[in-house]
Amino acid sequence: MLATGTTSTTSPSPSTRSLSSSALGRARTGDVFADQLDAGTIRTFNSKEHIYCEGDPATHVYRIEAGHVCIYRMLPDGRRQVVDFAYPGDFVGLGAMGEHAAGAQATSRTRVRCLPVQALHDIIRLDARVGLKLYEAVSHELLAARDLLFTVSQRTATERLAGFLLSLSHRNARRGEDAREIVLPMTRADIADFLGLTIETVSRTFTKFRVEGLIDLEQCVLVTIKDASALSELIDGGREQRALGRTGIAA
Amino acid sequence: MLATGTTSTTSPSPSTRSLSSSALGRARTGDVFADQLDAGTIRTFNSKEHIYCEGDPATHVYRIEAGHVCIYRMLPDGRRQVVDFAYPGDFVGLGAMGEHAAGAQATSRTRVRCLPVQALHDIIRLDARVGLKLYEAVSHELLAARDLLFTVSQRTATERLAGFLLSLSHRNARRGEDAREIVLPMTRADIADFLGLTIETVSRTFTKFRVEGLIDLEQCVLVTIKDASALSELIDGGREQRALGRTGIAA
DNA sequence: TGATCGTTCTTACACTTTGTCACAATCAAT
DNA sequence: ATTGATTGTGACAAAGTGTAAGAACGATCA
Repeated sequence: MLATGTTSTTSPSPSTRSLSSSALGRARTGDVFADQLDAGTIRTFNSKEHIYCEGDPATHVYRIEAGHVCIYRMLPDGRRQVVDFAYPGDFVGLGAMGEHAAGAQATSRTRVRCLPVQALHDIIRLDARVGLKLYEAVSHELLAARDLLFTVSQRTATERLAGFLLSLSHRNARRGEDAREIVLPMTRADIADFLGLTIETVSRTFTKFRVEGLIDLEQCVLVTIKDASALSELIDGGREQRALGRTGIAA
Repeated sequence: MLATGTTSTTSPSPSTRSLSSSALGRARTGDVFADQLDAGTIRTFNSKEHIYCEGDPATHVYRIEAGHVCIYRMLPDGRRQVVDFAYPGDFVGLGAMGEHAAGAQATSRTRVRCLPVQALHDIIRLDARVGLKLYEAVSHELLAARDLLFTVSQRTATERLAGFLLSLSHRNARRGEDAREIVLPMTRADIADFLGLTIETVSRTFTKFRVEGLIDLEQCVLVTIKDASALSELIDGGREQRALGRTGIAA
């Protein structure tokens, strides 16, 4: 196998892993960059300000020190696809070759550390392992992107939102925070464009979960998970074993 | 910027680029592996046979010598997401860390060359540039995965199929073949699971294109593009400038 | 060569999910 | 308090789905 250190991230399950981590240029790279990071300059962005836009030359890689960032792409007619939400500690801007294929916008007041890509280049020249790490980091993002693809393409609105909430819950747990109390640092529109739904459907589904006693909702922004197992059963357990044709493999 | 050689692949346009290339572990890596490739063994698969399955240990990287391969993931209930179609010259199996997160199935009789991952490892140790190349290759796949995500998540059935056909047309052109005559080496089910549709919708949309004079269809497998510009206008030109709210950025 | 079987593809119809539109409610900031 | 943005909810429309039936195609075998 290719991995050296960052191997299989003991993801909860194929289904809940779906929405956990990802991002166009965003990854946990371990401590490879740790030494270099102090060299970078710090910049601060207000909510809705852009760290970079789609099409901008990819001059830097950024590590989020505080706040939250939304990575997205747009069509000229207004359709938008949020590709990832990045949290403190995450890198954004990785994987961009030449120019950014997606924009990065702060969803709350955000502080980032900027590392020139040229510096990355130099490090790789000196240490081949960094190139491998980089490869692994982007591979990880690729995995996450395909998870999201699967979710958006194959799952229902209910399944998508349940998976989204659980992935945020797992993220909390991973960071040593409360897995039941989820603060949503993004708007309904961001969630909708991430999951490939409309804000109305997101809103309705939130309400449905609340009515069914699966979650509590306070001020749109604070979600309390009351029945995690019911939520996770919603993800893939809802539908039973479909006709097994198509590929010819067992099931 | 990070890229060294494989920089921006002069993709036709953001919209048509959407479905062009991608794949979980599939990439054009230039000639980096060229020298090593002769070392690998050759294996042949019949249509529907698996090169590897989801969950298999990722022991090798494969280069397709002849035939076609479909990269996909499945849910236990039968839902399937085709992540990419790989053609001769493409690599499959890249980016898998530890075990394959997707399966690879031949859609026609296929000959592949197998390269042990360990060998890759060794090469990287010797030459840091290979690590960088690998990074770029996977970055490229990440880009493609996000293109597909966008397509599946935001576009209509008509747009998806039009984009799919055009991307195959461009692939032909890139390979010096006829851009108008497209042979589909995959089934309707494969296309459906790739685009996030049902086979019925794929079929209906093909018919619609035929009735509207955009394509000719012969034996389900041979598509002749009669009006490429009309097809490309279908992709993003269909809907006009939506309300520009949401992100607060200009357009 | 022709008949049969199985697979894949096409088409039609009823149905369901989600999107669209309109408006009320809430919240934050001026 | 007023404005503007965000969120929630309902009625309606539309796109796409699922089912089912039939047609086309290819493979096998006589």
